Amino acid sequence: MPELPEVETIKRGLKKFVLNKKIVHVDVKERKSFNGDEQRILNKKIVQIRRKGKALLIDLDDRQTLMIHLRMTGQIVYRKSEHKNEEIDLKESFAGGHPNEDFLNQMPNKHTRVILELDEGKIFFNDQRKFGFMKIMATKDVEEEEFIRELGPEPWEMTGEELWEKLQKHKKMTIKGAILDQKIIAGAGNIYADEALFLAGILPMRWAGTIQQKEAEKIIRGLKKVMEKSIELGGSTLATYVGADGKRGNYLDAFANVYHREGEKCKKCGALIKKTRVAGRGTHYCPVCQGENDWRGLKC
DNA sequence: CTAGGATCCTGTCAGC
DNA sequence: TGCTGACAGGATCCTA
Repeated sequence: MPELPEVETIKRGLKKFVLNKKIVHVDVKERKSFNGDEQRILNKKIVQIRRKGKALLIDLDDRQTLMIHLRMTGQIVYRKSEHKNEEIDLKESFAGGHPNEDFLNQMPNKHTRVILELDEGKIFFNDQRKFGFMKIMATKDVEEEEFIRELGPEPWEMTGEELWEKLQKHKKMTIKGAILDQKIIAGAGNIYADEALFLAGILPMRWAGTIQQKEAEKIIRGLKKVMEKSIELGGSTLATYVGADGKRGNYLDAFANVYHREGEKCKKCGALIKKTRVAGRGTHYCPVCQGENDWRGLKC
């Protein structure tokens, strides 16, 4: 589930804890989750942590890089020491990615796929559905890696005109499907696609070919705005996991206008938020703000 | 080439 | 309570 802001938040969080730490032991509990020979990263030092789209890149000395993609349910948990069912100290631990109780639970657990033991603390790669992975490669080969090589620009690196031009090559795709396509534009997933389209006032099921240049510009602006806000708020991390009201995993409520709000009132116009299926994904929108009536009946 | 659906996997939740 | 099917913050593979 993690999208660009969550991966960015993990990057920042991990940097605080593990930069210049050495990997002293690797425990691969699920082969599927680790691509490569783990011996190659043994006794290597973490010298840099980067992000490209939703991919996290941990650079080691010896010119090797550990790439991590969290896909749907991946999460990263760092613990400086074993904790004992007491209040978790944010100075001693960090967690980000797929938000669930595992942020607080004992590590490792049944979702733990890989453990990187450092000379100080441990990194746990947890992934309920096993879609995510870690992968070792030479740092110089990162740009050649297939997912990275095909990755489109992030919203900050792209103008509305550039997006519009790309959409002309995928006119029969829904605009939501196009935003979700990492080759067209990098970083958005199901939540931020819905939220950006709401901010842009554009119906998710419209064909990409019907999007005007000005609308493409609005989509870029919407993506930047919602992602920046999420990063500012701390993404889905341990620090934001327990809300002020004590409820869990509700940091989304701080910025979500439509996502997971079906049947609730639009914050702008009061109409009821609708949910449907677009590009094979649950899709939320405001029928009024996003102009459902303007497009109803048209093939859009 | 494009675009859509099935698929990888585990868990949860609504509805019967 | 127990079962069943739908669905899930992703991306690739297969098909037409």
